[in-house]
Amino acid sequence: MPELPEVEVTRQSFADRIAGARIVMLRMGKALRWPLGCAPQSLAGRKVLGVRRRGKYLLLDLDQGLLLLHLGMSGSLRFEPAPGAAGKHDHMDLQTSQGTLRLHDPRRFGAVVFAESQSSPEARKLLGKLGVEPLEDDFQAQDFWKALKKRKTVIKQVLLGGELVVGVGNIYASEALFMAGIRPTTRAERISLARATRLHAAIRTVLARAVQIGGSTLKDFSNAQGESGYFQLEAAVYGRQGLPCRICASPIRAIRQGQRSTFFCPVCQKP
DNA sequence: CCATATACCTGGCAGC
DNA sequence: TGCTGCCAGGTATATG
Repeated sequence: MPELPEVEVTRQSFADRIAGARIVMLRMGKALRWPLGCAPQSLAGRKVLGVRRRGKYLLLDLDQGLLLLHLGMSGSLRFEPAPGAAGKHDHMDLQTSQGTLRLHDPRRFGAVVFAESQSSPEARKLLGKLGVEPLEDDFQAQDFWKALKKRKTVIKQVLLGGELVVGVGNIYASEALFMAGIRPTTRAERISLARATRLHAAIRTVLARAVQIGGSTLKDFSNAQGESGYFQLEAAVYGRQGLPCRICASPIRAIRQGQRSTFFCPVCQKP
């Protein structure tokens, strides 16, 4: 479900409320993508220090170790003082002294993994190859361009790969490329410094705006308080196949890249 | 090493 | 109504 904005909005919606809480118990339901990596009851009594985000992962820092959470394609979190009975797709309840963090994930591509530290093998396996954070200062246009020059793959795939820059998923990849005027099928190595600079800015703008209005591009997204910002941000191209481009009115095209849908304007976006 | 395909899993929807 | 096939926000892993 979630790309960087949705994960970040989720984080912001419960980080302050869970910080300082003591874990009462952890209940795991049906298997998620990976096993937890420790006995759930072993976490009882530990303290939640805070919640950080790395790419699309949420990191719950504990006084000893940390929990890595990923929402996969269909996951969402809720944090409530007194949640009702767990439903069919509620696969984790982290009950704490300040409320229960519940993972709802129908497709179960999500994950909850315990790691002793951020540099432990379990953590490095998941976080080790992640690229730079797009909204941080160390995401620089010049570096981005240099890295693009080393990639022969088409630019859309490079963005989705997350080894160069994290957080851009299937929707925001199409949106950012539209904003930058770059055809998704363009090979990364052929993108000029000027265009890479535009793409760099587009990625930041698209993601930052989505965070600002509450991660609302997605149809069924809601934050950990259950608030949704339904479609406040309208997609320029994603899901708009055949509809007129908002800039030039040409029909938006849909293609498949790496088994995923890509949308673009054939006129506004140059190869 | 690089680029691409596959696998994981469930639900919603279009079409018949 | 019920069935079938396709599609969906991600990404580690296998394969060429």
